[in-house]
Amino acid sequence: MTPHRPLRFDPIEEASRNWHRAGWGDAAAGMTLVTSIMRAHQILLSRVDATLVPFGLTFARFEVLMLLDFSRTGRLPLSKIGERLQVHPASVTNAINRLQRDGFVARLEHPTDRRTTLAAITRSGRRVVRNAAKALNEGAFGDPGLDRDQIDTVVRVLAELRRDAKDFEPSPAADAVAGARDDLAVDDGGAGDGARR
Amino acid sequence: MTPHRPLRFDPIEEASRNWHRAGWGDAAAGMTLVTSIMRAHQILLSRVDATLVPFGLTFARFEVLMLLDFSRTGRLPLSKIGERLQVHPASVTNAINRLQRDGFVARLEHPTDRRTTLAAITRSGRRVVRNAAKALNEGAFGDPGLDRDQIDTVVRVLAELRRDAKDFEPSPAADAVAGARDDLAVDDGGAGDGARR
DNA sequence: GAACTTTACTTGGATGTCAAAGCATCAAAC
DNA sequence: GTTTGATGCTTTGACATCCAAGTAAAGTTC
Repeated sequence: MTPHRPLRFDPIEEASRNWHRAGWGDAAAGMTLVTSIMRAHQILLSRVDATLVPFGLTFARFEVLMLLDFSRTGRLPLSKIGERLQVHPASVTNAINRLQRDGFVARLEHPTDRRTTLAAITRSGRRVVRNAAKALNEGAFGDPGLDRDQIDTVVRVLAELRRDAKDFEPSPAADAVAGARDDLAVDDGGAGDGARR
Repeated sequence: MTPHRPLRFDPIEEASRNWHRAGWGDAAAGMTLVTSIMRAHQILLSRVDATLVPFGLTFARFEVLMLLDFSRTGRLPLSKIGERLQVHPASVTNAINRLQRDGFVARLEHPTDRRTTLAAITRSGRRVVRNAAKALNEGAFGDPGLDRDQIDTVVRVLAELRRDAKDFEPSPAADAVAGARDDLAVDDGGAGDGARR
């Protein structure tokens, strides 16, 4: 993130005062929430990306590799990656292109569905993502600048925001089925470099 | 945002379980915080940008216009805009270029410092940003999908995150001086269209 | 006053986001 | 079996982010 000297006042608090002065008090809380999330995102993304530079990764690509590393077979259809990471298909294509360029992922054809492209993590992809994860765990993830209670509080409230946005079904029963079914989409291994058989 | 059907489970909770299984429990809370903020950012930005489409604005440009609209003289140096919005100088240049292209902002020379470019909001800039603000107040800001207590809680914790990132000085005394001094950088008006004199 | 340092901004490039459109393929309906 | 609808992915383009480098101008130091 751009090195910067602290401002003498909280710019978001100042914006909130301006919102009230403009007569928009009812929406001031929502405006403050939105701009706070925007700034928090920027701070955290900057820290994460800085940590990943030595591994030749960005957070977007790191997430894709983590998902593949955690999957049962080390490979997933691109559509499944987009669904799980909740990004646009074009973003998945972009990330996979770059990971393929760097040798961390290989594209495979689906054995029975010719619409589908499979992304398969390679040996060097596994190596780099595990090393990157360790670096993140020691840095941005291990010490995000808030204590455990604060983290749990924000995570709980944001889970409600995500539920409200229809990210996932609220049923705890649905949770119990989690992860046990999703990468069944990749159930018969094709020959591919780095694919675990 | 890309229309999407809810997943049957919370992908971030699933990621947290994976993190624990990998033996990285100590960092799981931080990882969950980071990915929750990332997703919340995406949800909120998508709502805000969708609201702004009819005004020909994005959130980045909207923020610049709001800052100018709230400033005392309707004009600010680009460096001040970057400082207050906490974005990179190149991002400010980009936003001002687009706002100038659309006639919402004019670039003015600084009367005494030739390094400095002033951005001055135009009449149509004021009109569009106020209409856009109303639309946001009725939509994304007025009903962000959380109740007031939840919003206040998240905002308070994220303020601490921003303070920890040196966004602003923690002193309440500094706050008292807020806003009364910053756009003093633009203290002698130059003739410019839309400039309030 | 000259030399050096800092500041302001722009440009070019890399990155990642999503919308829109298109093509190929598979699924469903008849 | 044919037609229609849905799905998967890619490509293109618009947008915004920041890094790095460069130029011009102001400030500081000697």
